[in-house]
Amino acid sequence: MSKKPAGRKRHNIWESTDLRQEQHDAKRRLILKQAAILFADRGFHETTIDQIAEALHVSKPTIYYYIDSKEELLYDIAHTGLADLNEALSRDQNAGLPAIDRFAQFFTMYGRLILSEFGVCLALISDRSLNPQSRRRLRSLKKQFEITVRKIIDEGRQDGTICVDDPKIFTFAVFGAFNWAPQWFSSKGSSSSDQVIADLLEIFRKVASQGLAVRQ
Amino acid sequence: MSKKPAGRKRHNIWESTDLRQEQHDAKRRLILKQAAILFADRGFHETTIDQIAEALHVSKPTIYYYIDSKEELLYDIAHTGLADLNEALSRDQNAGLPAIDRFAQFFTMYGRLILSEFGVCLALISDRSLNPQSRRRLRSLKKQFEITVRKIIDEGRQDGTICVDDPKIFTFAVFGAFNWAPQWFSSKGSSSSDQVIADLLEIFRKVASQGLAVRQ
Amino acid sequence: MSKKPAGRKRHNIWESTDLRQEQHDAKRRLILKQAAILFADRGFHETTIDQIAEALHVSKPTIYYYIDSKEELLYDIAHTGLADLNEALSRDQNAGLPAIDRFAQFFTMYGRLILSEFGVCLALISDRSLNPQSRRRLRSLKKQFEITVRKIIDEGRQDGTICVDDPKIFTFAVFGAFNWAPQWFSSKGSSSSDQVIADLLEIFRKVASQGLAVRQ
Amino acid sequence: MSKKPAGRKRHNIWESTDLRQEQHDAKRRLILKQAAILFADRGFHETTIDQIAEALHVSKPTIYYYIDSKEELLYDIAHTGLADLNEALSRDQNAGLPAIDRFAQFFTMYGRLILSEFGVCLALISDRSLNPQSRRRLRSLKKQFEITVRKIIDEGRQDGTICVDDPKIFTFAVFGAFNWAPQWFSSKGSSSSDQVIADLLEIFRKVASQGLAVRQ
DNA sequence: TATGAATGAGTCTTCATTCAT
DNA sequence: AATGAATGAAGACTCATTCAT
Repeated sequence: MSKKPAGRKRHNIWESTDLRQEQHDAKRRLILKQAAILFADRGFHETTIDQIAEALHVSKPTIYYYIDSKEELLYDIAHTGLADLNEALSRDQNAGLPAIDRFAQFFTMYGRLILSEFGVCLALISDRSLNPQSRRRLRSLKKQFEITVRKIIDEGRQDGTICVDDPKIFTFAVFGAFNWAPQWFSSKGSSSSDQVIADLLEIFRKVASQGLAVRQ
Repeated sequence: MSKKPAGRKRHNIWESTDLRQEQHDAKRRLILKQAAILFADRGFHETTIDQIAEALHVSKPTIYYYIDSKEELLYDIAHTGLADLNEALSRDQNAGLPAIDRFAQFFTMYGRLILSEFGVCLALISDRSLNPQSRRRLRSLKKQFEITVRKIIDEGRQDGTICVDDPKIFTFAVFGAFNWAPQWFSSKGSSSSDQVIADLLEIFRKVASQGLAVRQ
Repeated sequence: MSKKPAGRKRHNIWESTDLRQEQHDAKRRLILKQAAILFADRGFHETTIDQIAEALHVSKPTIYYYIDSKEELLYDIAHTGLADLNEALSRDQNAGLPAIDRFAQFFTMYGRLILSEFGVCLALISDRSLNPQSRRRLRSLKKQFEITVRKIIDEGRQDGTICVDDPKIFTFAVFGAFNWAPQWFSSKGSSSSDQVIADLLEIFRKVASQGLAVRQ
Repeated sequence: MSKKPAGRKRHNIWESTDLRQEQHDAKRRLILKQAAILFADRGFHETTIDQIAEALHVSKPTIYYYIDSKEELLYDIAHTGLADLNEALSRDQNAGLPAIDRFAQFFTMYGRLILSEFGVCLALISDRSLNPQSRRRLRSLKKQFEITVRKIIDEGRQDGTICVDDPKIFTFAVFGAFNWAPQWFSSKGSSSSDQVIADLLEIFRKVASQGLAVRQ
C-alpha cells in the first residue's frame, strides 16, 4: 500500500490508524450532513436511507456501516448541532460583558446554528421520531439553552441592560422567532444569514432595552 | 349531493336529506378534529388511520367513507383552520382602528387559531406530506396572512402607530414567535392561552411603538 | 349478505358474529398449519412469509392480519401442538390403569403429536428463533411432559409394571427416539404412523418390563 | 498446493512450506471449531460470520481467507465429525467380537462424536441450510452409519447376540436417543458424557438381548 | 353507513460476501 | 495473511387504501 507522501519516520502504523479513524469520522460526518440536508429539505419520513446513500454515491449498507439506524442519524444530527453550539458558546465566554451583549452573542450563535445544515433539523424536524430516551436527552439539552437565556435575562435585569415583563414568555418568543427562520430564509435571497440574524436580534434588543431608554 | 328522492315512513326526520347532510358533516368534522388532536400530539407520520378510527370507536373504512386520503385529512385540517381565521378576521373588520390595534387584533385571532386543535397542526406539522398542489394552496393562504400583516404594518407607518425597521423580518419574527407557542404552551399550565397571546403580543407591540414613544 | 342456510330465527346477528369469529379462527389455523408444514419441510429461516402466503394464495399482509410476527407463528404452532397434546392427555385420564399402560398411552399420543403437522415443528425446529420469554414458556411446557413421564415411571416401579435403571436417562431416550421420528418417517412409506409409533413403543416397553419378565 | 519454490533467508522455518500449510490447517480447524461451538449454542442462522470472527479475535475477511462460505463451514464441520467417526471406527475394527459388542462399540463412539463440538452440529443443526449436493453427500455419509448398524444387528441375529423385532425401527430409535442427547446433556451436570453414553447404551442393550435372556 | 378482510407498494435493516490495500 | 470498507440480495414488517358484503 503506497502511503500518500511516503511513510513518515516512526509511528507510521499509528499514523495510519489515526488517519483511518480520521477518514472514518470524516465520512460519518459527511453522511450526517447529507442526511441533515435531505431531512431539512424533504422531512424525516419523506427521506429514505436509499436517497441519502444515493446522494453520496454509495450503497445503502454503506450508510449502515457508519450508523446503526435511521433514528440514530436524526439524533446524531441534532446532538451534533447542539454540541457544536455548546462548544462555540463556551469558547467566547465573555462573562464580563453586559447581559444584553451576552444575549446578543448567544442568539448570534444560536442563529448561525439554526441556519446551518445541522441546526435546521432542530427547528424543522420533530423529535417525535426518536425513542423516548433520545428525545429526553435532546430536550434536556435544549432546555439547557433556555435556562442559559433566562439567566442572561435575569442578570440583565440586575446590571440594568435588559428590561422585559415576562422573561419566560420573552425567551420563548425569541427562540420562536429564530426557530422559524429556516422556514423562510433562503441562502439565495438578498440578505445573508448573518444579516438576518442581526435583524432578528435587533427586534428583541429593542424590546429588551425599551424601559431603559427613558433613563438614558 | 341529492340523496334518493323519498324518505322511509317513520324516522324520516333522521333520514331527511338535510339532517343526513348535517350528520355527515358533523361526523366528518369529528374525524378532522380527532385527527388534528392526534397529529398535533404524535405527528402526522406517527399517527395511523387505525389510531384515528380507534379513538373515534369506529373502523378504518368508516374514516374512508368520510375522507379520501390521509393527506386530505391534513389538508382539510389546515385549510379549515385557515378558513376559520379568515372568517373571524373578516367578521370584525375594524377598518377604522389605528394600525397597531388592528395588528393586535390580527395576532390575537391568529394566536387563538394556532393554539386551537386545528391550528396546532399548522404550526407543528410540516406540509411536506402534502402533494404539491395542496401544499401550494396552503402556502398561498398562509402567504395571504403575511401580506395582510405587512399591509397593516405599512399602514401603521403612515398613521404613525407602528414603527419597525424591516417589516418583512418583523413579520416573520412575530409569526415565528406565535407559531412556536404550541411547542411549549400547555393548557394545564398557569396561564390561559389568551394570557399567553396577550403577553406575546405585548412584546411586539413594544417594538412597534418603540420609535414613537419618544415623540408622543 | 345471504347467510348460508338462510337466517336462523333470532340471534342471527350474534350468530353471524360467531360465524365470523369461527371463520377467523379457522383461517388463522390454516395459516398456522401451512406454516408448520413449510417450516417442517424447509426450516424456519428457509421459509419466508411470502412463501406461506403464496402457498395459501393470499398476499403477505394477509398473513400479518392474522399474526403479529413470524416468531409468533412458530410459537403458536408449537404451543398449539403442546396444548392439543395436553388436552388429549387429560381427556382419557385412565388413572386406574397400570403405569406401563399409561406410559404406552402417553407415548402413543405423543407420537401422534410429533408426527402431526404441528408436532413436527416441535421436534424439527429449534426454539432459538424465539424470544427468551416464548422460549421459556415452551420449554416449561415440554418439561411438564418430561415430568409426567417420570412420574408414570416412578409409579410403575411401585405398581411393579415398570423397571428401569435410570428413569431420567430412560425418559430422555424415549423422547429422543420419538422426536427423531419426523426425520425419517414418511407418510408415503409402507408403515402407517400409528404402526411406527407402536413399534417404537414396543422397544421401550420391552426395556421397561425386562426385569419383571422373570417373575411372571 | 505448491507454494512459491524458495523461502526467505531467515524465518524460513516459519515460512517453510510444510509449516505454512500446517499453520494454515491449524487455523482453519480453529475456525471450524469455534463455528461449531457457536452453531451448536445459538444455531446456524442465529450465528453471524462476524460473531465467529469476533470470538477468534480476527476480522471477518480473515474467516473468508480460510473458508469459502458459511455453508462450507457447516458442511465441513459435519463432514469432519463424520470422517473422524469413520476413522475411529475403522481403527478398532474388532471384526471378531460378538455383534452386540460391536453394536456397543459403535454407539460408544457415535455418542462421543455426537457430544463433541463437531458432532453436536450433526444432531442440532438442520442440513437444510446446505445446498442440495452437500446435503446429499452428508446424508449419504449418515446413511452409511445406519447401514453399518443394521448390518451389525443382522449379524447379531445370526451369532445370537442380538434380538430385535424390527431392525430398521430399532436402529432409528437408537440414533434418535443419541441424537437427542445434546439437547439435554450438559457437561456441567453430574454425569460425564461417557457415563451418559453408557447409560443410553445399556437401555438398548437390554432390548437387544431381551429374547435371548430366557434361552440362556 | 359501516366493517372484516385483503393487498400493493414500499422502507428499514441484516448479512454473507467481496474489494482494495 | 489480514482487514476496513463496501455492496447485492433478500426478508420482515407497516400502512394507506380498497373490496365485498
